[in-house]
Amino acid sequence: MNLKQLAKELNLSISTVSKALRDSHEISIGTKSAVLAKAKELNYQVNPFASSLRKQKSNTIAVVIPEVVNGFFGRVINGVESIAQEKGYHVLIYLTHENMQKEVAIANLLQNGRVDGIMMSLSEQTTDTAHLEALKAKEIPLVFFDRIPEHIDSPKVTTDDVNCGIVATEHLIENGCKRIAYLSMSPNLSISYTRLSGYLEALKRNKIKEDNSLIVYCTGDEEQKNHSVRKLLKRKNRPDGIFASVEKLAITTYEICGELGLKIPEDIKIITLSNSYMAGLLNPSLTTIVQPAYEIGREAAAILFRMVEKRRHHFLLERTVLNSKLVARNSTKAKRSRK
Amino acid sequence: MNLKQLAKELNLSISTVSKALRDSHEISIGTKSAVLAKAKELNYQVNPFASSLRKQKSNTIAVVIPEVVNGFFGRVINGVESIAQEKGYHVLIYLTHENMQKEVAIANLLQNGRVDGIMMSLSEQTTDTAHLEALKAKEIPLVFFDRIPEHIDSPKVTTDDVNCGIVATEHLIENGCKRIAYLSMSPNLSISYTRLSGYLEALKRNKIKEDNSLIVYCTGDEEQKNHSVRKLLKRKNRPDGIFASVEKLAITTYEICGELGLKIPEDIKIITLSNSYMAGLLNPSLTTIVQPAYEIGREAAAILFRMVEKRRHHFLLERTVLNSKLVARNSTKAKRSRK
DNA sequence: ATTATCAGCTACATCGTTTTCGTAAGTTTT
DNA sequence: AAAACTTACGAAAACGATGTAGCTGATAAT
Repeated sequence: MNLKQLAKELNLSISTVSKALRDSHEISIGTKSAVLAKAKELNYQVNPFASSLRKQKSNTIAVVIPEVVNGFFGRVINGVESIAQEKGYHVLIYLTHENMQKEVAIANLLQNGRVDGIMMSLSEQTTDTAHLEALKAKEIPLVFFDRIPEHIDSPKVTTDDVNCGIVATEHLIENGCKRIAYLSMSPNLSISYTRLSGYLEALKRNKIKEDNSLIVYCTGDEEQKNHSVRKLLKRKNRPDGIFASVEKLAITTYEICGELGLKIPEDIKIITLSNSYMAGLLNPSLTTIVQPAYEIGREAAAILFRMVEKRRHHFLLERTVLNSKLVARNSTKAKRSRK
Repeated sequence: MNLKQLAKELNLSISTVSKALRDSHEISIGTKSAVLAKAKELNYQVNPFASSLRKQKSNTIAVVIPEVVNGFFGRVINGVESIAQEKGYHVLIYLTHENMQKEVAIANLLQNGRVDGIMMSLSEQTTDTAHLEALKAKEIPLVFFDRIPEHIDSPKVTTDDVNCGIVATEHLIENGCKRIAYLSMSPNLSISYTRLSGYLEALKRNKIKEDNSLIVYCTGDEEQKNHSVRKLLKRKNRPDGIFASVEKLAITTYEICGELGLKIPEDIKIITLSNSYMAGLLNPSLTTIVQPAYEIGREAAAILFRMVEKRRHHFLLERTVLNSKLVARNSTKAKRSRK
């Protein structure tokens, strides 16, 4: 069922039917309602490719993320999808699996106009950003969130990551930690170094000397992560507090502590960024800093749609920072100060 | 950059360039390599809408699921995406949020040829399936997974749900449970009633009388779930074992047990279907039946692509059942039998 | 030498919409 | 009553790629 057939049924021209369907002022009320009725009767739906081809508009956005089995990104997708559905947009998902090659391949794929805009959170491996510059050069609206490239002029939506680092570290300090380790993913990831700077700031404020051996980057596969954390926890001068910048590293730490017979929080306290609804049920319950994931998704999508619809790019410097929330639980509980 | 411009640059006709790019035998090797070189130089990419319009093929599939903040569906998406990426397909995501109205709206959206095929897992509320029949009537390849409509002739990929029910229930029985409750979502969901039938079968095999008051459907919002579970656990004749058909209900049970001061596994044992990598770290660690989520995604996608590419629908009766795996942990540990 | 065959290329119709530009009536202005 | 507008519609040209059918010159077959 297409316009041609619809037009024939109605004894009208294709253009008249097309205009009637999009409520043009050129068409009389009577004709419009006749067309609408017939279109409904015959279940006419516009062909999205013909329409997109003609209008040079896809009504689709892409969400490019490292992975999806993850409370944070899942919630972000929820946020994005909620706005997309409101606005009648479609959402394409691309996963980089933390692999820069894939990210580049995806970025190249998206240069051909398939989408009106892109939301992206960088892979762990991403160092070079030529593929992102290329997208910008093609004038494709682009919004980064969470893991952002600092030096690209595009809107960015993040959590208050520096503050996360400060709050997490001070929470550990308040609960008696003296030797606090910082665990994170690749150091070139924005979330890694911003949270690190918060961590360092908190140490400075509390007159604790920073110790580079307590800053551990766990890149690579699962086994390497385990190895790095195990090595840290087996040191004779082992830390008494761990600030894990991502949930997975906190879980690894829990597992290694179990393996080594270390008691949380007695021997070592742990705090992490996490969006899991199970954090409170862990053994012991896990103190977390919760990111406003859904809101990040909504906000980033909202900005993207503004760019798409206004066809203006003076959002370049827009930088949205949403606040996280500390949820204190047993994994950081001080020994004595039981109130 | 389009074919026309490319052709002009090369002093060739549009059709020649088009054919050269798709490696047609009609074009000489020399011309082909010249075209390829120029196309690369000018970074030519085919316009997906023009191509889709002409070929009546979108190279896109849709994944329609209830939610995405969920280990199971996240992993499914991983599986789907892995095959889609291999085959050069794009993946559109649609969330129903367990809402039938949304599911219907999405199904209607997808009738216009935007996608070459659809993978779907039903919403909790879905009772009527006219919207699904409509998709079938339009001859759009359709594969259901996990939460399937029993009476629609489309390929279906699921876990061995009946067996899950049997294994879960017998595991509880083996660990000493006498009064086992079954917690699930809406009764019209396939995963609810198949797992139920496994539960009932296990009871029968073990000569335990079934008790309808121990079968609890937790539909609706979070508060209602809490209420239903709380009511169950406050009964004087409270169950000593819980088989939760989905992870969320096990979490709710943990929370309510905490609230009521019930000890797991001493007072009550719990087993659930779950794909969380945190199950082992809960307090107590949670016995789970793990679904092969990634494989379900891959398998369902593989079937879908076969349908799309062969343009044949004699897969109608295809029914793939993948096996789950029991991971016994402390939440179901018997009192004495410590081996 | 004449026809058949073939490689290699081009012209053109097509996919289904959108939109610009006409145009024929009817309506208002002077 | 002629000129100037409106109103309501239609013809046709895009949008960009694909594929059929046709054309040309050259080689092979008779």
